Amino acid sequence: MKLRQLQYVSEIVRQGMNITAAADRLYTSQPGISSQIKRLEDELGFTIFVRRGKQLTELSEGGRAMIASVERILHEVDNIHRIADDIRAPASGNLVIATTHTQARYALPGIIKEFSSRYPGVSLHLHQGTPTQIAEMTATGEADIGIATEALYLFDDLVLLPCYRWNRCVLTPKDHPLANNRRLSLKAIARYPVITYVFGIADRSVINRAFAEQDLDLNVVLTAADAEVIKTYVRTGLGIGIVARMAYDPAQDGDLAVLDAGHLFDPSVTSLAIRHNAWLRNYVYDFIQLFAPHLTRDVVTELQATADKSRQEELFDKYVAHAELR
Amino acid sequence: MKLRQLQYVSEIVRQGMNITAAADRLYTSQPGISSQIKRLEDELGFTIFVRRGKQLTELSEGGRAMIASVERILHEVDNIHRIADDIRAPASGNLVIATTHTQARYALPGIIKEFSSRYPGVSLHLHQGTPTQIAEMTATGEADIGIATEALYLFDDLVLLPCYRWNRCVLTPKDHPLANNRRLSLKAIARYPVITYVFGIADRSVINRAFAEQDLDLNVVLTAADAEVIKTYVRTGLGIGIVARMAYDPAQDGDLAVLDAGHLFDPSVTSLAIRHNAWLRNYVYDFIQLFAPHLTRDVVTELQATADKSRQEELFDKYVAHAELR
DNA sequence: GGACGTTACGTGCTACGTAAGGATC
DNA sequence: GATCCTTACGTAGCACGTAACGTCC
Repeated sequence: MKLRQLQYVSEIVRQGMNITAAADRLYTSQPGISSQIKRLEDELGFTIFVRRGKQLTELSEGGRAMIASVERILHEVDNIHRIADDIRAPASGNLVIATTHTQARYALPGIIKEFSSRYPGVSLHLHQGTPTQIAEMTATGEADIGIATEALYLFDDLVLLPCYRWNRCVLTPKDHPLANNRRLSLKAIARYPVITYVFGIADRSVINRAFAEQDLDLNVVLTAADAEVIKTYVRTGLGIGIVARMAYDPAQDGDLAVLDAGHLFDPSVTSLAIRHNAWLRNYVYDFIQLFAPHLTRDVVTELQATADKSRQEELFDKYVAHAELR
Repeated sequence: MKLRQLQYVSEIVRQGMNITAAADRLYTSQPGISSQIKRLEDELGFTIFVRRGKQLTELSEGGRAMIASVERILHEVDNIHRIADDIRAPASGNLVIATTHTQARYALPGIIKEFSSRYPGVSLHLHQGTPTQIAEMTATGEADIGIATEALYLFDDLVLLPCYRWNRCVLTPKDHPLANNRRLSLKAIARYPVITYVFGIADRSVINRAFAEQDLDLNVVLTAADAEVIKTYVRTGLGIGIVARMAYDPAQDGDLAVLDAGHLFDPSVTSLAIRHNAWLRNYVYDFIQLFAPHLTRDVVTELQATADKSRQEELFDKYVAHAELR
């Protein structure tokens, strides 16, 4: 058994049982892969792929049994390479961050600027997506870290770190009846059409829960995936916006009235996810601490080393208390 | 990077940084390993071992970082080989069971006889040890399964399966004042010197707890690791024995009086441990079900697939209810 | 001097690429 | 006929064994 062979198996599966595509992707020849698979099957004594004629159609029973092990092996090989890179060139490499528009637009710019000046040799890649996509990208190793307020708990092999707590504000046109309201109430909001986030983004359910608890009907006329879009429609007078407080930018949004809503809704927690068993390069620890100062290297290591999920949750709750409120 | 090279690294560490010993153990030449290590270090770009002169003294920082990944890779390679063996020859191979004297002597004989006749091609190996040693042997993969009533929870990557519940009996010489006691009480036991298990074996603490709860003093004159030794001293008249009920064998122990003590002590649960992420051969599932009929393949798979420790405990508790009382 | 690791070197295996052949849709 | 896998074959590289050579306790 060779690591190459396992890599071939993995890539063939990833390419939907297509050896040619796998060969292209791995910059090698198709017959090379073909013969290596055969060799591996001979060595193990069972066929990994089911063939219809010469075409591979699916994994055999044995193939299905072994594929999880294969993936774990390749993941660990990746870890070892990361360790090597880190020792060889601690200040250069890649950092792939999967995150939502909200984080990328409002929470990350300052951090990324600071990080880039500290690590000019590290190229940063921001992958945007829905929280579910973010969780998946992180779980598969496509991204080094994922940042979102939801859905990260969906994958068993992600470790969650609480970064900061945040709450919402209401945005209205300057001439709106609510614009000069001193202390906003849910009841007041309920009188007007509302524009806010779609479900699955930015912990939208917190908003609904608040209104439901007071038996108020929330009249949502439009939902969008990000605050910029929401603000645009608030400007057209379609309704008032409920967005994350950090999405209000005095410099650009001076034409809108902003009303704090921190007393109306439960704060949400934005978390950072890393893959369980992933070895993190030194600069990743630095990035994390820049983003959430209480997440020191020790804290991250502690959480990541905790196999017990319930203990992980305990620690998460403990460190939420240290998370800044924005 | 080659799997061979990783195997070399692992074996060198296991042999206390001795390349020669590793070469002997792996049936290869010492210079071969030496050069492969060098090659790997060149490829990764860092030294894995710290050398004093030519002697390897310890793992370098990078070596320490990578060794966990190396071990995980080798474990998964092992799993793949197991899968292959199972497909190639489903009814032959090895089954290593780490267990205590009590299990090996009283609980397992019937099971093993049945298993052996069902799988004549599988060679069974019983490794005896203390519960802690059993847990360790199972966690390192030295044993396929571990069976004990204690200590198995000590290792994070062991999954526990509840097998059966059991309780204790009191053994006395036939002419002992207690011999004809109809319904035994703790108070009655407390009047006589007692011989029972040492701590760390057979859930001894249950006995102490029962007496402590009634503010009774237990006069333990001798403790031993197994019931055979305890019975021997009971025969000499040194004291009365408290042993697992299953340790009383009417055929051999007819010279002793046996008094049930199930109403005096909490039942204990004997568990079976398997390694998390270990792929189990088919006959292992059969063995487990022979030993504990409620542990069907589905149940075992369910428990093993549960990464969440607290969920694992919930499931454990659920299946304890199905465990036979002996 | 004994234990241990490195260097040097020859050999046989094998991974991989190219080219051609065959199956399947 | 396009797509995809297998077979055939030559080559370059490398793992491994043997033997000889440092080096540290």
